[in-house]
Amino acid sequence: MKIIRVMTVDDHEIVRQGINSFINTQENIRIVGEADSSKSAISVAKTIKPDVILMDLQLEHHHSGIEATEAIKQQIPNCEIIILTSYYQDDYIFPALASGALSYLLKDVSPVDLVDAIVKAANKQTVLSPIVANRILKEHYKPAIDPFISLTEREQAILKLIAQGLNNTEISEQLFISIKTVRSHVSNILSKLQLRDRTQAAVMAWQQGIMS
Amino acid sequence: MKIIRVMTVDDHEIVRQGINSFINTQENIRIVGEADSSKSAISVAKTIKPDVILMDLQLEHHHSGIEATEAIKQQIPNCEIIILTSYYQDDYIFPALASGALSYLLKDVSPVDLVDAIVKAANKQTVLSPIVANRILKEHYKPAIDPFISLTEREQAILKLIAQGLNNTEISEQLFISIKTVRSHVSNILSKLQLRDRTQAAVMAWQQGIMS
DNA sequence: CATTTCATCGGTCTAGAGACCTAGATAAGA
DNA sequence: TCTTATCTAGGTCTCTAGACCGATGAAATG
Repeated sequence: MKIIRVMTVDDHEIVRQGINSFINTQENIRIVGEADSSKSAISVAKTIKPDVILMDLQLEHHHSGIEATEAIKQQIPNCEIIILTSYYQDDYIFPALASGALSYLLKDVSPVDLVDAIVKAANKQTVLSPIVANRILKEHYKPAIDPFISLTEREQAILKLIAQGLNNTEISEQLFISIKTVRSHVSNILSKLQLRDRTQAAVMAWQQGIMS
Repeated sequence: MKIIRVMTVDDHEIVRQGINSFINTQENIRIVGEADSSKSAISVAKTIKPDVILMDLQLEHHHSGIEATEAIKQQIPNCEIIILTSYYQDDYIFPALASGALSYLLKDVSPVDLVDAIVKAANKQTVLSPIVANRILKEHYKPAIDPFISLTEREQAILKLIAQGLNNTEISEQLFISIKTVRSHVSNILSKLQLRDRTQAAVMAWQQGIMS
């Protein structure tokens, strides 16, 4: 079994110590590097090229862990990064994952789960803390509610077609109704949602997650 | 500790047996119901109101597990549903989660992980098999590339404004250029991307994940 | 120096979009 | 039964969008 080379990034030494001391009891995982800042994380990573990095987001009093993640993933694509932090706000989760992190764990994970996540990371498999998974699902499956429900079924159907880029003629053909009827519905939709034109309607539909 | 009441839905009795036999060795989990079809799943669930349902997608030779999930979540919102299936194609994952399932596990999960998922489900926490989590992340963080790069910087900037719902006048004010210039850029964008109108451009931008 | 690309701006013309008003058919509900 | 909501459809009018034409200056590139 190949040994997984891990690096920890956290600005509190005590935290790194805690993680390291536990990880090192594992036979197949070894801590090969540490860093306490964004800058040092990037340079150390470039030197030792670890398989997996445990990265805190909060470094030096601002969340520069994201910048570090982005830089490292760009320069060492094979190195997988696990975010290990205490924050589970959307503001942290989504930028972190967008910056290239593979997994996102909260610091209340059990040591067993942490080891599990490291092993999975070495195999390019994502692990998310339950609360994080929840947030992501909610983000991608926002309930089709809010402004949307004020629309009738027909209007909702037409809005979806607008949000696919169809013009009035195509919508009328798709639904087997006259163009004039489509125009009436579109006008009502825009009026109800307080939007100016079909482009804004399409944008709203995508922003609200109504479209896939 | 409260006992978690679980129901299994699978059209193969042998599978249900396997799950049940293991689950029942757990002290805090009890199997309180079974079903082998979409219809029976809904009616049984309404009767016994389990805390958690383990739901296979493939029932009666088509994936009606999704319909069952949708119906059950609508009628018994407090009941959490874990998809437990062998399929990990996007066609299965996304409709299943959209239908209201809390978690999505592949049938290769270890018994330990399954129990863990059930306990977490009882606490409304999502658990995803690593491969499923990967798919979802990829889906939401599609690289913003392809057609976009063929556009000049200015055109990209204008496309983003279009995709925010701005009209030509607003774009011209935002960028301190004349409306005629905006029109030229818009025409070029539509021509390059082979689109008909600004609405289709906005749709493309959102579909490609260019917009946040 | 010549060429090309890009950003800027103008004019004209047509088709579509959207506002506003009216109105019939149907179905659900008080 | 009366009322209301919804879907359907038409008419008119105005304005925006977009196509197509040309043109200039700047900057990069050969």
